[in-house]
Amino acid sequence: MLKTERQAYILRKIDLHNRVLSSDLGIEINVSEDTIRRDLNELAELDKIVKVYGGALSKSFHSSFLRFDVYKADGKKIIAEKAVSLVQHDMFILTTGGTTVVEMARILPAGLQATFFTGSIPAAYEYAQHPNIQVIFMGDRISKSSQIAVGGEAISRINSIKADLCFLGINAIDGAGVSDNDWEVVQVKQSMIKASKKTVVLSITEKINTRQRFAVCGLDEIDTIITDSGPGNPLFEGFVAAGVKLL
Amino acid sequence: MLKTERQAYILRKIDLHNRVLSSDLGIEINVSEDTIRRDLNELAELDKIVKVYGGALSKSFHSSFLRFDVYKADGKKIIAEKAVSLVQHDMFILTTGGTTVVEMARILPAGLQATFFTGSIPAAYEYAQHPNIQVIFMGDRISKSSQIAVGGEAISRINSIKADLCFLGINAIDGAGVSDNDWEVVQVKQSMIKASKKTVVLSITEKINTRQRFAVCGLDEIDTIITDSGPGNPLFEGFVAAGVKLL
DNA sequence: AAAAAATATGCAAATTAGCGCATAAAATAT
DNA sequence: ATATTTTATGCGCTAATTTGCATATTTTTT
Repeated sequence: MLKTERQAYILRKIDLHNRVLSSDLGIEINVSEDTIRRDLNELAELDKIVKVYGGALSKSFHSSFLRFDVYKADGKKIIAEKAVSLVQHDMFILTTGGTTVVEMARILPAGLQATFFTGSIPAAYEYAQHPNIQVIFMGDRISKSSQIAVGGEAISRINSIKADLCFLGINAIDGAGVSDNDWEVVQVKQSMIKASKKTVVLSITEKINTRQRFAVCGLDEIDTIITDSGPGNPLFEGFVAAGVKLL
Repeated sequence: MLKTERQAYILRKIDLHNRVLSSDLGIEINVSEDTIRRDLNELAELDKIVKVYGGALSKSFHSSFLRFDVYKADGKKIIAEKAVSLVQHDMFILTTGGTTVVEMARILPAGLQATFFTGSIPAAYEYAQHPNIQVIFMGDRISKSSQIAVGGEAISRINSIKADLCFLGINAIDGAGVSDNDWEVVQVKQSMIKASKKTVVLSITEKINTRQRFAVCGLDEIDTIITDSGPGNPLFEGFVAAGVKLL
């Protein structure tokens, strides 16, 4: 087996499994682990994989691991500030949960008078800290993974209101729209979108052009996307073309 | 499992649950707790999580109301433990908010399987931390003073269920019964009492034989009072005479 | 104050990595 | 075709990393 072949084999395996062990590969291809290690180092040098102790990982896997919370928090603050600028007096606002939304809830101006509807426990808590904000919690069963109320009751509560704005914290968005990996949460988000005149997506740049298992809504249902990078970023071309505003 | 993978797993779990215990992770991933502790320390060093005694917390939630660090309220802990002893498997339990109830929520046994109904944001959050507990939040407008849902919707939701037990955190109790100073909260509590087969009052000793503006219920509607002093305390004579159990 | 739980530390065993070198294989030059 | 240079591979060795365990220490709970 030629060196190039071998490396191609390794790459394919990493693509498939997201990871390889040097020891496995040695036996599998029937070369010494030294050779494997040299291969992995070369591939890592070319930025195709990430070498770790004992083997290697796919780049996507590792980048999700490497996200800098500090940086991320900064990004979320930027987003939160932009989002706050859309909030006006006496609005009715629906929001999901998620750290970005919570961040926004924290920095709402003290004087602001508005009504916030949410099913998220952390978000509700933050809203309740503001003296002039009325908080309506749309309850039901609490999903442990996302700390928000899910289920039929929650959804019918959402359906019974009409909000001016919906702030949607998301997991993934691309040209096809918003997607998520939790079916119960998807249903709640869909109801929220339908119950609001305008939908504003809050997303850190990392999530742009990623996709997850379940579709939440198409780009046509989104009015604005707020990210931590400027609207000029070429990453957003597809969204602008679809008529979505950027902030 | 590679070290990097393990740490990624830990990060994901913290993202999802906001906190992890070293002991859980050790069993889950099947490595020693030493290794987990070393991982947590490394991740904390990189500023990705917050290390605390016993495990770690998500950075984003650490700063808000959710912390399980030292919370010195000896009396309330005693009450909480007595209360927990009344909880049995597969019960339906209604609870108010209040620090005593939250304290109880924190120390519920890990294996306990039960359903908790509440309208309190801090209590709901604590319940949601337990893997086998189902949490139903009975939502409506959030009262800022008490962090619980109040109003017609909340009350009609409460009326629609039938619980085995109601844990009632209170403000004042004397020979005439339980009283409170917030009319909206009173209404919620009254509904909760009616919706439960048994009502258990949680109260620190200081509140015994005090009264506030609005009556919540008479002693005849209370089955048990749990305090931080022993049942022999002469303070409780009137309650015993009225047929209330003491713990 | 005592008991229990969690942590830190030092140490040993196992695994993985890196280096130099000999040899084999391939490419290039003569 | 042969010699020479370059590249690739495996082996022996040492170094570094990781992990679990025992023990002492600290923190928390009772």
